[in-house]
Amino acid sequence: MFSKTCEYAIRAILFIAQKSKQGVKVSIKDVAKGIDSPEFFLGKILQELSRKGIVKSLKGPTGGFYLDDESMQYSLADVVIAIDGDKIFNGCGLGLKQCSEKQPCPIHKEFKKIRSDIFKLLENSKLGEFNDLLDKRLAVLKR
Amino acid sequence: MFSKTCEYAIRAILFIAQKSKQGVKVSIKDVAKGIDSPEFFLGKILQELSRKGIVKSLKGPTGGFYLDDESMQYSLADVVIAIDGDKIFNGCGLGLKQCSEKQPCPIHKEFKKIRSDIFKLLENSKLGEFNDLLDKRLAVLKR
DNA sequence: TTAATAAAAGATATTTTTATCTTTTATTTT
DNA sequence: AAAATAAAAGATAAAAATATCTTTTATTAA
Ligand code: FES
Ligand code: FES
Repeated sequence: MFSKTCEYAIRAILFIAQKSKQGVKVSIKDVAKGIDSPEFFLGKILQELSRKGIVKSLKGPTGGFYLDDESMQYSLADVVIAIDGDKIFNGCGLGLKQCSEKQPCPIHKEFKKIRSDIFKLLENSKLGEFNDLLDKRLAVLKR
Repeated sequence: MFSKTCEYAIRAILFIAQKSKQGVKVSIKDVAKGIDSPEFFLGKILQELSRKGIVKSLKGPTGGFYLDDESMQYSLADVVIAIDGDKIFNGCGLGLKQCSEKQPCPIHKEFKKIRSDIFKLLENSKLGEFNDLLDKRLAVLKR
């Protein structure tokens, strides 16, 4: 579904969101441990998300990654688009160069519905809204 | 969503299904042209589908690939599983080692629904059922 | 103002996916 | 039987994704 990069990105940002709510910034190393991802690779991913303004960062001691109230309002769809692009939301399920109503692939109609469901799910999931779930350990970011 | 390999596989098998219904076997080259895929790469894919019994093949002049009535009953889900495995149907959307009800990832509930919708769509699509659509050019396999 | 910390940036390496080319085997037609 | 055809099999190559390591820059604390 998503690239590995994107999976790490989502888990990382939810981890950072949770910590930010508690008012603490986290280092790459902390996040990597928190979501069980390769540290240096994650560094690159967070760098990219930072460039795109989805996550905030500060260098130096007491520095790290965090989300401000504004960033908290981004959705998972924003993260996915930042990393994997919008292919999953607009692309043809059978790999035709572009999805088209006029010349649809055989599964166009059904696939369109699914794409749209995925988009809705992600678009309606704001980064901040999983904090409680995670705090209560009703959901996890690693295992 | 699917790997490129899998996209080619699905388009190829629907192409072969259509031709088979008309009673003709098709060569790799014909299929490659029919779905606009790299010929040699497609060869490998059909080889694999043939090994797994989803498509039939015969060597030599008048040979080629075809689907018999039995193969026509396979579903798109069978093709996807043969090529990409069942990760898309069972795997965790955020890349946790395995999906779990007990220790779900934050989007588990919604993602499970989507996975299931995808499975239903593919499982309910038998290879033979697109022939008419393709004959009438209400759907295409290349563009 | 120096040392320590942590992200940013850049370079390199590994693995997987995608693609291509060559040789062999099976089958058919002449 | 020989020539032609087409898939199977095997080898190799190119590109993309994933992962790691090193150097630089910004910031803080001592
Ligand atoms: S054309 Fe394939 S999904 Fe729209
Ligand atoms: S645990 Fe992630 S989808 Fe089930």
